[in-house]
Amino acid sequence: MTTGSDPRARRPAPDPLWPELEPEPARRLAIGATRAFAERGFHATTTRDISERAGMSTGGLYVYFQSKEDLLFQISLTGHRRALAVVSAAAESEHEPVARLHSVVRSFASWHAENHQAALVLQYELGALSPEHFAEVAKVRREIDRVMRETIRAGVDAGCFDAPDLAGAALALLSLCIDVARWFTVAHRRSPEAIGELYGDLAVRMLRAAGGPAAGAE
Amino acid sequence: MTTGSDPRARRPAPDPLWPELEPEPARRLAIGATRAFAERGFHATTTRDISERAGMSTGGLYVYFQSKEDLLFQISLTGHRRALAVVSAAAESEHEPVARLHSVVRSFASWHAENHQAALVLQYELGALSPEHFAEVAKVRREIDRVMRETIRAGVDAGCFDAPDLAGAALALLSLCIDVARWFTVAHRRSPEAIGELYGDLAVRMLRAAGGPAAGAE
DNA sequence: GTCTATAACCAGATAGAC
DNA sequence: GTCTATCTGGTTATAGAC
Repeated sequence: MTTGSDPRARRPAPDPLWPELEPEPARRLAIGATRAFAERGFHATTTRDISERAGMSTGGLYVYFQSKEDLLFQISLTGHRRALAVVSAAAESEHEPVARLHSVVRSFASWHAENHQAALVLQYELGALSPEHFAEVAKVRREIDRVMRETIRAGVDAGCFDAPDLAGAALALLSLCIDVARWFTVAHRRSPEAIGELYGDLAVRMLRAAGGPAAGAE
Repeated sequence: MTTGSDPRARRPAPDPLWPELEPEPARRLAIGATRAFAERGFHATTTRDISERAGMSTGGLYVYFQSKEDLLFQISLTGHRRALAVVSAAAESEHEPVARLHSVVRSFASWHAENHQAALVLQYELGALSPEHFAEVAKVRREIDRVMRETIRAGVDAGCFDAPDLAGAALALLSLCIDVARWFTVAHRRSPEAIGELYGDLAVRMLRAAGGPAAGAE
């Protein structure tokens, strides 16, 4: 559970991200760097390690990226935009508030499981970004927050959710999904989809109004 | 929220841990190292930085600790034992299952807010421990898991909780509390106690049986 | 574009004076 | 016990051959 999983035991994700990143050596570097950062952390990862995973020497890295930090920034920005696209699509795919919340939480949680290596880098290496790069990434993060808050607000307005502290509920739900990246490993017995369903159910239970239209409907 | 807080902006915790650690210079080193590890991460922290915070030179550190990793281990083990003591006391303080769950979640969440710097080190630097030291710490973590699972099981047996996936619910609740350490800063507008109350309420809502004795009682 | 070699620097840890 | 000085090894990044 939160315990048994030794972070040092993480294995490479089966499905690497960034199919669109060009040219091809830059993509290999981004994939290798994501895995290395996820396994060892940004500061403990050497440029040699990244280059070797991409099948080139240290010097080659600097043809495609300005620095190790720049490589982290490209990974972080691309990943955050992907995460935003996933929750936005989930929010727009459903109109009924309970179904919409379920969809948003399910998507965000399963995305963090499916892409746990990239997510680990996005969520836990923010402090390694330069102030300018952090500011860029923070813009995308605020958009994600906004989607979650508006999803909850729609349910409250419709009377199916009861959330005395709306911002607190949004914070808790985002936090719950984000932390999946910390404890999930490919060895985990639940599939990313199953985690999404579990978390979507828990989110609806957490917010449903006691006497409202959705009570007990789950 | 999960966004606005720049990890680089963390300030020292007002109430440092380990009042019992002896001798006094070792305690100063542990306090300084905890703050440094929380602010910059283990690998990005230098022994010079730690020593300066404790008001001594680099060489002095090695009088009290075998290595930088040993210092991390002492911090991690002590902190994990404290966290276990907190949840155990919370579980034993209440007998009624709903109140017990509320108490356990409230205590664990507010502990992670109150001691957010130490908690950040405990939860996110496990990968920097040696395999032997990690194994030692993992024992304590398994005990914390056990307390949470038994707390939920008591409510399910009594009929006031509805948890189709008991292990999943325990995982989610522990995860929720642990992630407080990631987003909480001393600048956060909610107090650690308020976060504990919010999370305790959310946990009860998440698990209460639809038609059971505790439904709508919150 | 990719390699090898190296520059310039900084880390953790130790030795020995006081 | 604490300090200063230093050793050894590893770091990011660059220069120049091919």
